[in-house]
Amino acid sequence: MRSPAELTEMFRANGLKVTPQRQLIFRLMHGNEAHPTAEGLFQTASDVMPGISLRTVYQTLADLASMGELRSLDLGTGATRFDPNTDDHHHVVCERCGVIRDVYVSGSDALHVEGLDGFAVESTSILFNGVCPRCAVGGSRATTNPPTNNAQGVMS
Amino acid sequence: MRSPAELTEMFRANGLKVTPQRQLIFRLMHGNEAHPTAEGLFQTASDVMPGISLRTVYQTLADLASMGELRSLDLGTGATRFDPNTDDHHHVVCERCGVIRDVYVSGSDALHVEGLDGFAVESTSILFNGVCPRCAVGGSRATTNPPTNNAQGVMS
DNA sequence: TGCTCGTTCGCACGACGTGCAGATTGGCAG
DNA sequence: CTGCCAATCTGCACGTCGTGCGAACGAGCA
Ligand SMILES: [Mn+2]
Ligand SMILES: [Mn+2]
Ligand SMILES: [Zn+2]
Ligand SMILES: [Zn+2]
Repeated sequence: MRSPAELTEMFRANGLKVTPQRQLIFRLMHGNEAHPTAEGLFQTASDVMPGISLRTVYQTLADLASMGELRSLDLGTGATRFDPNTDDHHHVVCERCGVIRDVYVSGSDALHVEGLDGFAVESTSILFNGVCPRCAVGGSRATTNPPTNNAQGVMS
Repeated sequence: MRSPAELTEMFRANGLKVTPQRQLIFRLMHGNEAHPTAEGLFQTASDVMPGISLRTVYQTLADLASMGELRSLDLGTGATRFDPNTDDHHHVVCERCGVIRDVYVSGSDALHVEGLDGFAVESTSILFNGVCPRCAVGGSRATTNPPTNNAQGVMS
């Protein structure tokens, strides 16, 4: 995703308005590696701009996604995740705390695939599931780590 | 997933009741390669057993899944899919009509992965997205194939 | 300073599942 | 064969996630 400044230019150049709500979301998503949900981003945005609508957050994220500025991901964690990282990459999800990390896979085209018959494959997504380092400490057994569920962190 | 007869034995052996509803679902899912949704299966089941509850279909599918008799899949198509094929395999989804096919991938462990840092990976799922042979005919452009949406076929 | 149409907001609604509790019934003891 | 009782089924309410809609608002320009 481009910088807030670049997005501002681009929006105005395309006859789109640059509202405070949009600017805020530009800032909150830029460089954000937390893969937040719309709801999570809304919480964070509300701290800075009380009164902002969840509907607007959904709307703006959808706009940015359709512009190719960010990718919306379904990682099977319930809600859609938004990712400003548009490079070709995949993800690993911690099944304990839900934290998501970027994973770069190379040579994926060299694997033996059977059953794609006549399908014209347009995209391939690889999803890793496991336990993150922080959740693995102490060899926790029954007492799973506090599912902090705040996997929407938003930089500074 | 085991055969209806085997499941019947197994259920009774475990003190679980073998009801007509369960038997029907055993039959409808056995060998079913359509990866149906609960709703889809419910439609089919209703033809044979009018009055069966959607709640019961959900319940029974969840039971079978927790027994390891079938896998529940989130393929990003909206509703959860149920798969009696418990072999290690992956899927390809047609983005036009929604049809799902099994895909067997080998050598997936030989690919270069970066970013898994301390994660203890427990499972990996690969999802292919593309256009199926049937939807590709005629080089259809704007007029996408009728999204028949009936991707819950149920054998005979 | 005003106008105007793109945006924002709030709320209703739709899809997908799950929790609950009363009505049923499978499977076994008698 | 009959009765019992826990397991099951069913209908409905509720919860989450996201979208449609229309009235109110305001960014950007003359
Ligand atoms: Mn990412
Ligand atoms: Mn399958
Ligand atoms: Zn974790
Ligand atoms: Zn197709």
